[in-house]
Amino acid sequence: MGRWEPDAAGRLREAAMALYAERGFDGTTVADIADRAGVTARTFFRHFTDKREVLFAGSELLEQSMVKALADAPADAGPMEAVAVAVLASAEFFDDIPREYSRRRQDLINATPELRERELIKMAALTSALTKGLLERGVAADVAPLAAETGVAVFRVSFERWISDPDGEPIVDVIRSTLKTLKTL
Amino acid sequence: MGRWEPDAAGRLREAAMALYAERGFDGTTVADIADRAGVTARTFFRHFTDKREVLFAGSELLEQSMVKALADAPADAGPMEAVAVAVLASAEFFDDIPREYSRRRQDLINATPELRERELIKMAALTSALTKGLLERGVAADVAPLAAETGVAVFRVSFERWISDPDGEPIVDVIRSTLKTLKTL
DNA sequence: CCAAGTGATGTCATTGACTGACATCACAAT
DNA sequence: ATTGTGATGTCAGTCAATGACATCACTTGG
Repeated sequence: MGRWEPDAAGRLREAAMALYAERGFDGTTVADIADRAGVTARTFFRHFTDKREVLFAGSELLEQSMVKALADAPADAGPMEAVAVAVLASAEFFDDIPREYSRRRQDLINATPELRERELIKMAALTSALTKGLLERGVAADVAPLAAETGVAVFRVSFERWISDPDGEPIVDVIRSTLKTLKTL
Repeated sequence: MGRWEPDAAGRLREAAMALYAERGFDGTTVADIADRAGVTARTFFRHFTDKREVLFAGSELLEQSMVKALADAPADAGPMEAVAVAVLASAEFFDDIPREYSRRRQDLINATPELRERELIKMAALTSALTKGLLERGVAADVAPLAAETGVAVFRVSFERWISDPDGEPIVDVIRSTLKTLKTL
């Protein structure tokens, strides 16, 4: 066995979720989180840039997988088709994550302005990443931002619906359904 | 003359803008701002909840005026017509503010992630306020959020265009133009 | 098998945002 | 003249965040 228990970052994430849920975001100190994870506060900041980011770790991967799917979409697919591919690709990201965990995490975010700020900027980053990806596919400059914006909207709505019903369809199907609804508008 | 110079909040705002522009947001301490405004740091926090908010003071008024205009719009106006009225009402807000000031402020926000976060949540608040206003006008629950979202998009695009050209049209006209473009989509 | 890394962590000190409690004092109201 | 009241100052304290340096299990070249 190594000198330290492995996966300090994972332990910090779990500790943070638990404590934020118990005492609220403001009622929790970084030292509290670090203690529960069996490390020092200094180590917390080696794994996460700040107290908020611990709840958003992995969001880069989500973005990357969507951007990759966008790039890999058939060359003859239209902008919204390509975006649909990207959003659908996000689904596999949640395969490893219990829906209940996602729900509790989202409840926390919705209840905490500081965390909502962080989430909004993540979504903005996702939007501009998708926009960039669309432009690289040759999509017109006035269409790309709109399509990206729409894609992120589909993602958010689907995610919200997915976590709202513990026994509902898997997220892929929710996304498919949302995309279908979109077409009828 | 009173015991203190009047309008401490105003002086703090100006000092903050100047220092953020000179040294950047991170390179400026609240004590710096307070010093330049001739007060103590404690007083800064009596006027603004945090170091970011000093650049967003007045945003409540902007939101209020838009919500009010929305409520006062003709009863027979459709959702998007009412939203258009609200967005146009935002224009008078900028009559008192030099365009150049708005531009420098926006440059600062765009260059500072922490300030971008704050701006995003302000926009989100505006969107939900407009949504609420639309619902109170009897707009259908599935239409209201979309119309509100669109209205805020029009506002943002117009504002961006307005500050990008120092000698361009007044903001009312930019908004009108943006709304016209929107109809052609 | 040993010596020189290397990486993840701990320790310590410091800055700066933010808050609560309490004091002060020009001015207004009575 | 007395008594608020409101805006500010003062002071002490908590906590997020960062830099500098130490430690030590484990790896790697010789």
